[in-house]
Amino acid sequence: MAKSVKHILKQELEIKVGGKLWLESEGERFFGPGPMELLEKIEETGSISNAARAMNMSYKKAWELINHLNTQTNFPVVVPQAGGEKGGGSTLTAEAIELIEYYKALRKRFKTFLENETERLKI
Amino acid sequence: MAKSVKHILKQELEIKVGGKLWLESEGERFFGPGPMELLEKIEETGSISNAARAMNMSYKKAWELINHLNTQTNFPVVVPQAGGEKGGGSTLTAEAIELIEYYKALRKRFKTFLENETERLKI
DNA sequence: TAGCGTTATATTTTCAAATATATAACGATG
DNA sequence: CATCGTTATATATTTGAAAATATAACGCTA
Repeated sequence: MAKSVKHILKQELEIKVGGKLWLESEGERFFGPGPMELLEKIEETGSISNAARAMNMSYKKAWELINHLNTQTNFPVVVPQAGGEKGGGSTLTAEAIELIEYYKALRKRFKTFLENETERLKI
Repeated sequence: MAKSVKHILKQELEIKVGGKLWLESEGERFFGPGPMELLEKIEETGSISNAARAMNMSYKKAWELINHLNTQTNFPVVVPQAGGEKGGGSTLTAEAIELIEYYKALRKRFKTFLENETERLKI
């Protein structure tokens, strides 16, 4: 029989099992909620700087996340253009879109896991 | 068919799905890897201060973790004694032991989840 | 070719989280 | 009843991550 903690935790508190997921390589995280949101915002706004602004992240950090991410993939997932119409911008490759889709699916499975575990707290 | 990212990520890099789990109440985390290790160390060493030292954590932080944890449970999971033999110490209640057992089981299920997801990366 | 907002990069500054330090009360023990 | 190493708490200090700032190069456009 599985261990239960129902009688230990205060039932009136709405206690949940929470968590966080990421992709890591040699122990270093390179993709998670932050980069995920960043990719989406780049797609929406057309540039790394706009995306960073939109999510209250410094440009430097955003650039580093993207740069790191690009080193983990066979081809860059974000293609930068310095200069040009409107000063330039960045676009997502098809691979970035696939990565987003993958992460959404992964997140959904994780959500189910967390919900199951939260349910189990009440048993 | 599920989204695959095998062709996107560099295969030579040993990429894994990593993660972290915790218990939260009203959005605030009160139990995770840190408190878990702390409880185990308190059991081993007999006091909060020894436990903190053993895991290179400041006493203040250790005390706060334990204090916060005690507010989420029907009964304190750690019982402190200031003064007495050897200056005092802290002992775990049966509930703390059960919480440790629960977390170990949860962690095991999560490990399986992560391993499955890591396997899926190669498909 | 001047202007624009971007990418790319280095340097400085800020700030929150953590540690470090200090102090009082505790209670068994010799 | 002095000693000991705790718990409990407040305050000061450190420090490391993040943001802020600065600057150059880029390339389209007017």
